[in-house]
Amino acid sequence: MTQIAEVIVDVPTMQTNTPYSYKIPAALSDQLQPGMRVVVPFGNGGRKVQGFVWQVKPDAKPDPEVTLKTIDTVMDPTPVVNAELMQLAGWLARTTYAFTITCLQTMLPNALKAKYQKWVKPSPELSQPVRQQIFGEQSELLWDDSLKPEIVKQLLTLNRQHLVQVHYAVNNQSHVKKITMVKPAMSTNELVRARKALRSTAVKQATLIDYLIAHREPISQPELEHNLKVTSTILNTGEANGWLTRQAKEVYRDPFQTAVAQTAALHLNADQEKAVHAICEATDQQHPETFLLEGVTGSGKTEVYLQAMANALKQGKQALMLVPEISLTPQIVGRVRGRFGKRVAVLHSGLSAGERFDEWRRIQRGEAQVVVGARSAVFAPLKNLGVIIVDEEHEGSYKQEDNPRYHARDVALWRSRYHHCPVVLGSATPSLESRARAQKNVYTRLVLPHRVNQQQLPQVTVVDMTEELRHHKESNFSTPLMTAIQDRLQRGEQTLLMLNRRGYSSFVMCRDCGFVLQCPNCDISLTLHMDTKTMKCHYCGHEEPIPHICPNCHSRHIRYYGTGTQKVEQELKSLLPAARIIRMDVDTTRRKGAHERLLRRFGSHQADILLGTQMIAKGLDFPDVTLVGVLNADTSLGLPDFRASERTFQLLTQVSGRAGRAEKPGQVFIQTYNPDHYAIQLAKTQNYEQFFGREMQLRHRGNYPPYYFAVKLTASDVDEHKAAEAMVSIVRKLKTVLTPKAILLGPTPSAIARVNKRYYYQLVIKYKKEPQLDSALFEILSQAQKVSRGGLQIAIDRNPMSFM
DNA sequence: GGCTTCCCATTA
DNA sequence: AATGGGAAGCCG
Repeated sequence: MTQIAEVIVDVPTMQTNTPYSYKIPAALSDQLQPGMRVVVPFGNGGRKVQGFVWQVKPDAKPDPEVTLKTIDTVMDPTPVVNAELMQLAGWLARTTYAFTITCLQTMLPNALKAKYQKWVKPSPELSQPVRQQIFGEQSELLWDDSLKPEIVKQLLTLNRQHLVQVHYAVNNQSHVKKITMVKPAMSTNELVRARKALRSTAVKQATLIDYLIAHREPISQPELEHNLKVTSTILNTGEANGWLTRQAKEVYRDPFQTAVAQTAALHLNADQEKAVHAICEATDQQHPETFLLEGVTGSGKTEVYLQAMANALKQGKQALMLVPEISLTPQIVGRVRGRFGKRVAVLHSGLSAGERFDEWRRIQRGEAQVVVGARSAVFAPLKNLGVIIVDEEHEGSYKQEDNPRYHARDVALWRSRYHHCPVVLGSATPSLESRARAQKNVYTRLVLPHRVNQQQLPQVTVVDMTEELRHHKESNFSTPLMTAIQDRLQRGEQTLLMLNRRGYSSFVMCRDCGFVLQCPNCDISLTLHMDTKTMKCHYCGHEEPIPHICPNCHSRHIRYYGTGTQKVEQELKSLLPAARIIRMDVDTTRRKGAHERLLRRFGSHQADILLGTQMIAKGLDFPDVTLVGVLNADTSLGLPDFRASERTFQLLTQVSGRAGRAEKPGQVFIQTYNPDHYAIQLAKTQNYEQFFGREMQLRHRGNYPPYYFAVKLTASDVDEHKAAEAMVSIVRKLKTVLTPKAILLGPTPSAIARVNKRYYYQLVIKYKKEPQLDSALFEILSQAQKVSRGGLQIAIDRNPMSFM
């Protein structure tokens, strides 16, 4: 009886976005399971691709019309995607308009992605001179991009004449790290005898035998060599003489450099107690309830998470905790490890591919019960979840910006339904979407209104920069802020300065003609980078020297505008020469571990001022920081996006919470050109409730989320006309299926109309209920592939984070 | 006619 | 994504 496997192949196109049937070779018939990776032949040539077994049909009636190909090899002894994640991949593909294969690959560590190679071999009929010319002494040749075009041309011809053969290799990238373990292979008596037989000059051999006599347990080879100060030659001799045996042992690459001291559960206040109780109840009752945990900064949300997770573990279940990438600091990970020790696995972008793969395997094998990680950790292969935590649930980084455009919060909710376990969405400033659902009792609202230890909220001052400008010439620092910084320096306390960098950076402009240096590939100004002394494009990476003469009018009056962290640092240094400053931005934190190093330096009081971008706003807890300054509150406010106010309010509230966490009271200065804006005024008093009410009104009036759903469609092409044309025909098609209630914004050129020499046009559809929209969007996607593949790309983003 | 080049459907 | 087949284009 033939068995058939349905396979999702690693060819990310609309046309191949369906399972393909293959015969299962008899040798594999019993072991092949859904979720295993396989190598299958695909297409006319002998091309081999990786695929995922989607389904195994034990009793399929073979269709005489089609002759099925046979699976080549299996890459895994056990499935790498379990039943839950297979189902989740299907759901993801449907809801994000992504290919199933893309979804599967997103859920797995990169180490499991296939690497393809193409090889050519000479046939026996190939003439000797040609063979010599192409292959030299090699028996085969790797056919990749490094091959010269004329050789490629020659090989294509030879291939047609069957004078060379092409074959394909699908390589598994996943590499399991192994170390060599050494252990004695003889009894103590035998070793003693061997020791006596040695010549007196064989000092090293003697130390080795002495060690083996004294220690029966295995030891790693490098450790042994180091301890005994012997080289591997001596161990080779030892093995040859039968004193010892060596064995490879699988080890995990450990991403934790330091051990963490064990901590015990803290005492809870009444509000925390209530929250923990509610969550534990849901875990114990297997109730997939969603909690919105609203707690001001410093109200002890993390302790609530930890105790809810501890309860899940006590029930024999597992816990998953998501944290935004930017706040996934050693501080946070340390707190979780302090409570759960070796049961914790972490998944974030700071890990090497190998470390990530190993942490993933520990989770998959059930060796880790607690997972802490950023967005993609939501796919951690935990089999029996008891609770899922989404910390700082309002954070935009939970939404992936490319395919599959999923929101980790939505995936968390899906998994909660699958595992019948609660989800805790935690935030001081919840997203309007979540807060609105809590209002409608879709989510259960839990509130922590008090800071632990009766800490006072910091005193916040809004500084009107238009007023400041009138008094003295252009500076990044107002008089009140500068006075406050000097005061801290005198008292030996620390200051946090945040530069709001969203949509804002330093550029070069000619004072005579107003010329601004632009990227030749993208419609965006180039940013000045003092460290490399170049102008860089943040979108495509284009780089060129800083101009000294205006390319437009040849004036010499070309100079820097705007404010980058480097420029602020320079000004700060000239104003306060004695201050010790640490600057934290993309440039100073690019190297692995640099982020932690800078924070540790600041934490141990080796600096007075920490100057940085958004990344300093999250989750930092330094007791000596009593002053927080926001240099430019409004740059995020000015963006043409419906979430601009929400983002600004969240950011200001967040960063204000960094001041005065210990017994010393904190002070915050917010510098702005819009002192009366509600987002700034309400952040000043940390009044989330009022902000929510006000912003909801505006969203209601403007028909924005959460009152309306939204889908953003983007068409891009190297040819501007083609992109625009595609958009027009898409709109025409959509209008035939949409109800009159749907609202279309656009099509318009995107905020940055050109990136990497491609032109972007976008369309936003706002709607409440459109039964035909989904199928229409899928049709648009498949049509875009059929009609013109000449560069036209269509992207669909459901529930986009912004309309820009 | 014999060759290359480009387009395009097909992939189980 | 990558392949081979087929149509179209080019030369003597």
